Amino acid sequence: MIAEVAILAKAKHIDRLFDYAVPDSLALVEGQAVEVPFHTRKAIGYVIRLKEVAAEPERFELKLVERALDSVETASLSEEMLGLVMFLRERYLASWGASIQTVLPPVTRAKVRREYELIGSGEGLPPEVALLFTRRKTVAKKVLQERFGLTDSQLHKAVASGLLAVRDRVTTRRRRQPGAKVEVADDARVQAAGLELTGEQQAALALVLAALRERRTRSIVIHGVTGSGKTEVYIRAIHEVIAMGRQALMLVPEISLTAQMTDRFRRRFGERVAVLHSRLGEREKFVEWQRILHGEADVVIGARSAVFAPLPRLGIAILDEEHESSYKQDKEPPYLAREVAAWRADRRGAVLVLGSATPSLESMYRAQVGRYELLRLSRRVADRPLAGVQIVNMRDEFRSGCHSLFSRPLKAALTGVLARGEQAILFLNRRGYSTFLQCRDCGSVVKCPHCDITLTVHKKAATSTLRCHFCDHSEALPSLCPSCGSAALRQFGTGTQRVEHDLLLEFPGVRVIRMDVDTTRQKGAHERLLEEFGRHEADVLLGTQMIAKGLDFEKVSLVGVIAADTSLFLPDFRAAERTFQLLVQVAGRAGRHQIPGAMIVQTFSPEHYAVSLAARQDYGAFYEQELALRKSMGYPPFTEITQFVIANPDDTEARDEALALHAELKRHLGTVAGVRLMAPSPATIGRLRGRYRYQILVVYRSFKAVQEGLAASYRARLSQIKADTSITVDVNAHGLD
DNA sequence: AGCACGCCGACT
DNA sequence: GTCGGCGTGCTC
Repeated sequence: MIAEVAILAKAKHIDRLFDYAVPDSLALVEGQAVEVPFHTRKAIGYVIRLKEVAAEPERFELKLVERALDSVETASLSEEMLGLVMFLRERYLASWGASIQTVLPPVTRAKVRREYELIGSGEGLPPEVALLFTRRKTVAKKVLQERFGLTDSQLHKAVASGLLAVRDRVTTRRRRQPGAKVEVADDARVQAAGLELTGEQQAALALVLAALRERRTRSIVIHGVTGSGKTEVYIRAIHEVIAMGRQALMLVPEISLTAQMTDRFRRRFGERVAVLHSRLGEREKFVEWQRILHGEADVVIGARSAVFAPLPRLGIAILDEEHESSYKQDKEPPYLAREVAAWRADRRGAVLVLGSATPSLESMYRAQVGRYELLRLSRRVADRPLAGVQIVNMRDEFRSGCHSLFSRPLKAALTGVLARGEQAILFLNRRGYSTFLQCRDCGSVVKCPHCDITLTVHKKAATSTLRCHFCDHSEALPSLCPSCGSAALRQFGTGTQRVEHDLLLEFPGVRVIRMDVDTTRQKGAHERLLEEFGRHEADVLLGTQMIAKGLDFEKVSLVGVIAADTSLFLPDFRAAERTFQLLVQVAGRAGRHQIPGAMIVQTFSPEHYAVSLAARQDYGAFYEQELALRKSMGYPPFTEITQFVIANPDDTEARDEALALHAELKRHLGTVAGVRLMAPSPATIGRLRGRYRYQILVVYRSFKAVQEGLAASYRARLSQIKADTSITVDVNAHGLD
């Protein structure tokens, strides 16, 4: 028997399978994790296929699979996981390594650790190293390198001269006993609490339940305005799923949502809930994953990556706020959680629920043409009105001599909120103090030395720094223009730090919590800030898009958008859709309880349909107008776009590789009907972290028709490129970069 | 990633 | 001559 094994080496270009002979004593199954000798070392691999005959028996002398790792040591790939690995490879052109690492996250896997053993007396080694070996039989490579400063070549020589021997050891994380019990909620009691469903909620629930009982895959879009009680519908449906002996997957877009949503689920489902998201520590992730793997959870709630949670009895997969861009992974493989969830639901005969106040154009279009079913929740719970929205034209404000960041209407509204002891949310989708620094003599703008990006001014206490939001670069704020030496440097563009600063000036004594990447970098900071705001320890919650959705605070009666145009004119066909969605979501944060809500939108583009229709919360009109535009331009959902990005520190080499890939794509796709292959062009950010970037776009109607051509071209070029060149591919690209 | 191989400059 | 620097290529 021969096993085709995928090796999880860190080198990306090892994207092929290796044949190994299977000793008769080993009973292997496909998906099994195995320990194999690989070149001069030991490696962990996964059996992808078992077969009778090796591919090229005359070319290679097959090595033997050393041993099979058992399930206590490391997770193997179940049949479904193996299917997911194949899906990621075919749909997103992912490598074996990236696919397996995505389906089986690092904490779940065994790793190979290199250790050294002393052979002779220790003579010839640095004395402190020799001393260490008198106390320990083996020492990890990491220790020898980091603590004793030994280099790769020194270690290698020590092995070659017989001083040391290499011992590669498989290390695994062991499962401790399950932790303390969570209090189990009494769901009947929750429903005594008088949580009556609205008529619309009941109708939605009835349809989902009917679909569940059919036990065949159905996809349902729930278009529910903010505050219409979608979550309660999800919870009731999940109860039914559990009663049927099946399992539920509940995805939410971001961590800020997870805490509130998690609490609610824990209260209703108790210890049968597992939580997965990227902010968990290694240990926590491992514990949750093991609980799921051992069938100790019926409900998994989490962010994007939770879509791979091993749930063999999946009955329902729910994506809340399904339009959110965080459902698209931004690194390899760039999967869309919605597509992965659909694949899994299809395989298990499960129900797929896509909920949103602003469904993506793709999903709504599918509902319109009958591929999905559509449910509407058009009214808020208890018939609370949606926030009344007022648009403020900032051009008029400027003309009337008001140069404040806060327009007169916003100032008046904030004053009222503070006077009444209520709370406000202020939204600006840009962090930092000022977004760029320009010289008024020569007109130049200070840019990052490594990227084609303007540097953002950040303030910390009294000092200002310039920072690049794309790489780690930061420098002191110059007092003279770096290109002409003039002193006429001026800061332009407003970020959240500046809003905070001006807010304190204009509203003395106001208590502000600022939430953006800069204030939430620490673990737990997110939750802490939201809890503080929830306890009314601040009057204003000011933040970037991380505060736009899902938050629910009783005393929030005002939502202010400082600048509605920040995302409107980005060079991306989805800019209008993103802006509309963001504004509607932000509006939904106000007036969710007893106090009615108001929203004030400051903008320089009051006439833009994304702004004006968001103010009216008219999804239908926006959908129609945007869809017509997309159709006329041949954009999604009428087509799909795949983007290749080619990067190299040298501009010419990057361009040459882009041309080579383009030629390859033309060769494979040139004769396929319904495909538009665009010529290479500089990417939106033409240089990033010191690397020049070119893009190639492929626009097509049917992925099936182009899959082979895309995969063949991409993989052919990947195997040819030099070490400092990279090609990345984004199938069904969501934003173009 | 790791390691071998090979090509070129510096030093015995 | 030979030691060693690290660019290049291979791993069933």
